[in-house]
Amino acid sequence: MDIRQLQAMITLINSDFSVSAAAQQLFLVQSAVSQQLKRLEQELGTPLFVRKGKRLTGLTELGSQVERQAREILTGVSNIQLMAEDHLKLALGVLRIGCTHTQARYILPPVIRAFNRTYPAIELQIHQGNPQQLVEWAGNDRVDFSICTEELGQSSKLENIPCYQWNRSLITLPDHPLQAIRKPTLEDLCAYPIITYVVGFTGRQHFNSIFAEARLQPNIVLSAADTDIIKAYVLDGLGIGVIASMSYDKNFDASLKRLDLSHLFPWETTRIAYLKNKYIRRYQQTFIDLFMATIRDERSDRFRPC
Amino acid sequence: MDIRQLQAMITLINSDFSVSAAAQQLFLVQSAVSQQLKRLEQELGTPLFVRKGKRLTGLTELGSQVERQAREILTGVSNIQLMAEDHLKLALGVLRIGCTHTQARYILPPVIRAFNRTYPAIELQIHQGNPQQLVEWAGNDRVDFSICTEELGQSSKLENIPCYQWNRSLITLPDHPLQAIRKPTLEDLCAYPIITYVVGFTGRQHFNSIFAEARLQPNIVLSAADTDIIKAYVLDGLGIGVIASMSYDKNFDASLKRLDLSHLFPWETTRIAYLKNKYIRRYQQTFIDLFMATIRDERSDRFRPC
DNA sequence: CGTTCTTACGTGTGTCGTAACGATC
DNA sequence: GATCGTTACGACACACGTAAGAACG
Repeated sequence: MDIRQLQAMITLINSDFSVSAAAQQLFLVQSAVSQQLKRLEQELGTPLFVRKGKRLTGLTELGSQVERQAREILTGVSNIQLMAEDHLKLALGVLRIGCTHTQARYILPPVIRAFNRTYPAIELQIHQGNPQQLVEWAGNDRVDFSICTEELGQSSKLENIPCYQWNRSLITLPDHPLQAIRKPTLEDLCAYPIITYVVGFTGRQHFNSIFAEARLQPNIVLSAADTDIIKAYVLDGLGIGVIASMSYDKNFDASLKRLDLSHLFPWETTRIAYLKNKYIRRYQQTFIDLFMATIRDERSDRFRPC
Repeated sequence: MDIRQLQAMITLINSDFSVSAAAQQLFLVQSAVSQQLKRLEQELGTPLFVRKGKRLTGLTELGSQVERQAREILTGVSNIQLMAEDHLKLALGVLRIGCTHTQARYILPPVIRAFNRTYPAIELQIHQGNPQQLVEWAGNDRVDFSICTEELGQSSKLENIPCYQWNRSLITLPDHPLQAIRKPTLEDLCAYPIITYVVGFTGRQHFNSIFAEARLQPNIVLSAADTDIIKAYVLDGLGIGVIASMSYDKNFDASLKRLDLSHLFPWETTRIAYLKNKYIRRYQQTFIDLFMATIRDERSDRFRPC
């Protein structure tokens, strides 16, 4: 058995069973990958893939058993290489972070500034995606970490670190009547057209549940994947905004007034997740540490460390 | 990086850093192994081994990090092969059991009989050793399971299953005065020369502690690694024997009388241990199941399932 | 001086790429 | 007929074995 054979198998799976796509990923020609897969099956003496004619379409029962092991082996192999690089104190490399817009725009900037001061030679990549993609990317080692609020706790492939908790705020135009109320109720919110996140992002699921439990029907006029869109439409007068509190920046958003809503909604937990058993390089650990430190230092009513 | 390189590294470590011994293990010439090790180090760009001149003497710091990963990788690789063989329903192969004399002689026979009925084509190997060796063998994958009472719980490399609990019995010649007492005390035992196990075997450690706690000094005239020796000398009139209760066989040992001592000593737990993350083949699982079932069925005052 | 590891060199296996073929949409 | 996967074949690389050399006890 050969590591490259396992690599081929996993890349194939990650490319939806397209041999040519896998070959491209691996910088090989299709035939080479075909041969590797064939040899692997021959060596094990039984097919790993379900075939429809010549097309590969899925894994056999044994195939998925092998897949799990193969992934572990490949993380192990990659770990050895990372450990060696780390040991050489190679302070150059890439740090691939997967996150949502909210994290990239409102949480990460100070962390990244600090990180870049410490490791100026490390290339930082921010891969923006939705929570499902972030889970997939972390699981496939296409990013080193994923940072977001949804989903990360679920996957058994991932290790996760709870980082901070946040809740929601109301944003409105300055003269809005709701700003006169100290602690608005869910009913108060329902009286106005609401702009907030789409389902799957930034706690929208829990947002919905709270209204459902109260048997209320909020009037969502618009939902968006990121806060900037929400703000733009609130400014435009389309409705009131319900956003993650840490997305309000009093310097940039002076034209909008913020009102805390944490008495209405559950606190959400944002986590960093990475592939289980993956070796964390020194500079990656530094990133996590800086992230945590930044959270602690920026203690405010908009979010809290955990 | 290559699996064979990792294999070479681990075999080298397992052979006390003798390249030639490792080469023999791997059915290669020394130079081939030398080259593999060299290539591995070159590829990682930093030495893994501490050298004294040409001799390899140990691992560098990085080396031991890599060792851990490499072992995991190799178990993974072996797992894939085992899964494939299992899937082919190859009911032939080898089952390598490491155990002490006590297990081999007094516990395993009915299990092995039953197992052999189910899988007549599987070759059973019993590797007898002391508890330290058993841990080492299971950790190096030189045996599939180790079965014994001592040590197995400790090693972080091993997974262990508690199987049954046992305690000690006194054996004497039939006319011995102690047999007149229902529940002898530690003091009673101290009045006679005692024959029991050597330290490291079959609960001798706890045996010692009990006397030490009671501030008593037992008169150990002879200690042996296995029960047969103890019995022989008891028969010979050298002293009274303290043995694991399950080692008494009323058919064979009719010339010796047994007296339960479980009111004096702590119960010991015998465990099956195997390499963590190792894939357990179907017939191996069957063996474990049969072992457990046999214990349950043979319920007696001499040991109890747990 | 024997043992043990390393280095140099020739040979053979095996993997990759090119290219032609076969199948599928 | 265009895309995708397999098979055949040649070229090259690489790992093993032989053999000679170097360091250690």
